[in-house]
Parts: sequence; C-alpha cells; structure tokens
Amino acid sequence: MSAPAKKARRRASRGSGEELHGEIVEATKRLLADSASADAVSIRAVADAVGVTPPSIYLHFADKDALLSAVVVAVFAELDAAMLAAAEGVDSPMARLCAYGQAYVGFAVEHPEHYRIAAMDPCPRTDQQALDEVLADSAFNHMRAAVTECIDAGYFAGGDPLALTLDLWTAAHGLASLMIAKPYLPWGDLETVANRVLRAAALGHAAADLIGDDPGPDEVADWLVKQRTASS
Amino acid sequence: MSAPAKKARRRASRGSGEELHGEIVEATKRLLADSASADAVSIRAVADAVGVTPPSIYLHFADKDALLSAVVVAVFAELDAAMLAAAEGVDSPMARLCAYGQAYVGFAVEHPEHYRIAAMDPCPRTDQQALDEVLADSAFNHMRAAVTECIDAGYFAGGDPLALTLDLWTAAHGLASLMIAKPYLPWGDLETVANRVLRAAALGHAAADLIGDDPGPDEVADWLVKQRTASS
DNA sequence: TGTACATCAGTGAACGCGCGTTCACTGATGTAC
DNA sequence: TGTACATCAGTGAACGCGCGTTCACTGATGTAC
Repeated sequence: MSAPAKKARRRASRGSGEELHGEIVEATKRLLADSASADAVSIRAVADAVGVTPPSIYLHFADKDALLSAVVVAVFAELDAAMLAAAEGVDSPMARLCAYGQAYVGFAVEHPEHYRIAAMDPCPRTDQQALDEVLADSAFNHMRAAVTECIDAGYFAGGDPLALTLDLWTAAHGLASLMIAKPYLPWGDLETVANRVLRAAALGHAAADLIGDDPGPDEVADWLVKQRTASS
Repeated sequence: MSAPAKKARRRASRGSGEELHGEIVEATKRLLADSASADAVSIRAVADAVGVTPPSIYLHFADKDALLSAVVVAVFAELDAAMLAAAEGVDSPMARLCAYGQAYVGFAVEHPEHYRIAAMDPCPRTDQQALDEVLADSAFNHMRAAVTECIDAGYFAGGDPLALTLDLWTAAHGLASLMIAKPYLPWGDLETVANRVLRAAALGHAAADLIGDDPGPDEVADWLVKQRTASS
C-alpha cells in the first residue's frame, strides 16, 4: 500500500563501494531473523531492505550462496564474541567451559534462524566446509582451549582434546538445535536445562574414564549402583 | 533425452484410490533421500516418479505440506521400528537405552534427509506439532520406558523421567544432526563415537545426582579430582 | 578557478525458469436394469 | 447375457507468481589539464 520503506541512500563515494557489502550482510541477517529459512529471503527483499536495486547485490557478491556464506561468517563471529563475553572473568576452566556452553545455547535460541543457517542447514555448494573450518575455528578453538585446561587440571583424562571437544559440542548443539526445531516441547527454563545437559556431557565423559577403558552399558550400570549404595 | 521413466501404471480400481497414497509417500521419501532439502523435491517430480500427472497428487493430499507431513509420519514410524529392532533381545535396561540411542543415530546418519525433514527442519504451517507429538510418541515413549526402567533399577535417581528422556534425546539428536550438517568433521567410526556420546549423556546425568543437588561447575570439578585421586 | 572527461556505483527492464495449484475434461470401472 | 449409465481416478493444459540473474544504461564523483 504505502511506498516501500526505502531508506534514502546516498550513493557511496568513489573508493568506498564496500560500504554496501556490510550493509547487505546486516540486512540479510535482519531479514533472516524473521524468516522460516534462507530460501525465504530473496535477493529482492535484501536489496529492498538496504534501499538499493537487486542488481547492486551482484556488485558485491557473486551470487546468493556467496551472500549467505558471508552471513554465516558474520554469525560465527558473533557467536564467538558472545561466548568470550560470557566467559570473561571466569577463571576456573570447568566453569569457563560451562559458561561457553551456556552462551552457545543462549545465542542459538536467541537467534534461531541465524543458528540454523550456520549450523543446521546443508552446506551450500560452495565449499562452506573450508569456510567454517576456518571460521568456527574461533569459537571451536576457544572451546578446545578450555577443554585442554580441564585436562591439565585433571578433570578429564588426557587423550584427544579435539575428540572430546567435538563430543561436548554435540551436546550443546543437540540442545540448541532441538529447542529450535521443536520449541513446543516442555523444555522448562533455558538456563536450567542447558546447565543440566552441559554438565551431564562434561561429567559423563570424565566419569566414563573413571570406570575403565571404554566401559559397556553393564559396567556403567554396575558402577552407578555401587556408587549410589556407597554414598547412601 | 530418453523418455521419462514412466512406470506403466494401471489405473486403480474403483474402491482403491488409496493405493496411490502410499506410493506417493514412498516416492517422496525416495526423492528426498537424494535431495538437499524438501524444497528441492517438487510435486512434479513426485508425480513423475510415481508415473502419474501432478494434479493426481491433489486427489490424495491437500497440498505439499500435507504430503510432507505424511512423509514425516512414515519416517517416525520407520525410526521407531529400527529402534525396537535394535533393542530386541536386550534385557538390561541400560543396555537397551544404549541400543535405542545407537539405532537412533544410525538411522539418522543412514537416512540424513529423512531425519532432517522430521527432526531438523522448521515445522510446516500445519500444526506438525500435534502431528509429531502423537507420532514421535511411539519412539519417544519407548525411550521413556527404558529410562523409567533404569530409574527403577537404581541407575538414575528418581524424579522426572520425561525431562531425563528429553535430555538424553538431545544427546542423540546432537550427534545425529551435527554429523548430518557437518559430515566432513573428523567424527571417526560411527559406532564408537555414538557409544561414547550416549554413554556420557546417561552417565553424566546419573553422576550429577551422586554429587549433590544441582551441583555447579566447581563442585563437579572437585568431585572429579577426588574420584580420580581415590581410584589411583 | 573552470571545464572536459574517465570511472564506476548503482539502475531499469527484462530474461527464462520451475514452481504449486486449478479447472474443465476423459474414459475405464462397476452397477442397474 | 447385454446395454445404458453414474461414478470417480486420473489427465492435459494452463494460471500466475516470485525467483535468481543479466545487460545495456545512467549519472554522480573525482581527476587532469
């Protein structure tokens, strides 16, 4: 009905065509936040939100996949920043690991469509693999560092910190992505459930090593019963 | 180039227009398995695979969403069957819980696009919520039954079996969905990693109760160090 | 300081496509007589 | 047993749409002289 909300854009001056680049990524993120999927965000809508015509987008991105990849980059950077901020001033490595996890799940739930495109959707044809190997690296490496410190502190058995970090990542991702995909399930309070799930993941990996070398279900069950009777 | 692979379809006889219903669902599942997403499977492609024209689909499904919902129903049923099959003859509840988890992750990794549409993608507008509350119920209830047995056996502290089941589900889902979304990560052998992750989830929840009431990171860390020194 | 000109950020219009869906229809199937 | 007819599973053609992308262009910007 009313004229489309075109921002009065001033044409970028000579050297700085790159201004638009950032604005486009931001607008895409904004639109994505209110959409059901990346498919639902069209180049036209992005152009309109920025206050520019669709062909302008192609001045800055080869195609839609390239644009979405840039968004994924931005999202991973934001996620990493949120994790670092949450762990600031937290000294004990175990507490830091938990803080990272809480921040991770919190970010995902707060920006479900951003998380979805970064961590749940299929990779675009362009090798996003290489892309987020490099990028998630920031967040992932921070987590791995905390895991390594936990190993050094004797909380976890030594061994492969990468595999352990990956395992813990699946725990955080499992909660985050399932809360996003099935928000109507009776999750309860976010912080409470995240705390429970993340603690269980860390504790569970550590405890498995206490029981023995790759214990089976029955060994786990026996150990639990023994512990419970001993402590009561 | 060559004529489309039309199956020579015989027209359904009078009472049995419903034959097509099942064939359409099966064809959709088959096409989905080779696609990147549900959007990439078109009504036209489904019709073609069944050997029928596109409007025929609408004789059996109100719209595309309804068709996809039917597929989700079928997928959940298959998943449940796979879990039950895997746990057949497994008597101890902890082992059964692990068997369920292994089967769950195995199914997801084996049928990634089916798992994606059922458990990772956003719900269609039609209230799939109600849909899969009823349907996943079969699989979910089987898991909950195993959890309850584990509680009865003293492996887990009593309390809310539903919340615990949900927590364990996030563990299985986390591994499954992350392996699907990021298959290029260094996961290692499926059975090994699934065993590790699922065991950690179960053990972790049980162990948290051993430590105390909702223990914080530092309590967990202290407990782990104490256990480790005691056992060495 | 003033003017001609090259640059290049951004435009307007259109392309071709594949999609979900609709609609009037056809013709095999089974039934009534 | 044979024929007229109602039923309804499935068809053929088309609809309108929104999409990603292209292409020849415009006109403000900054520079050279």
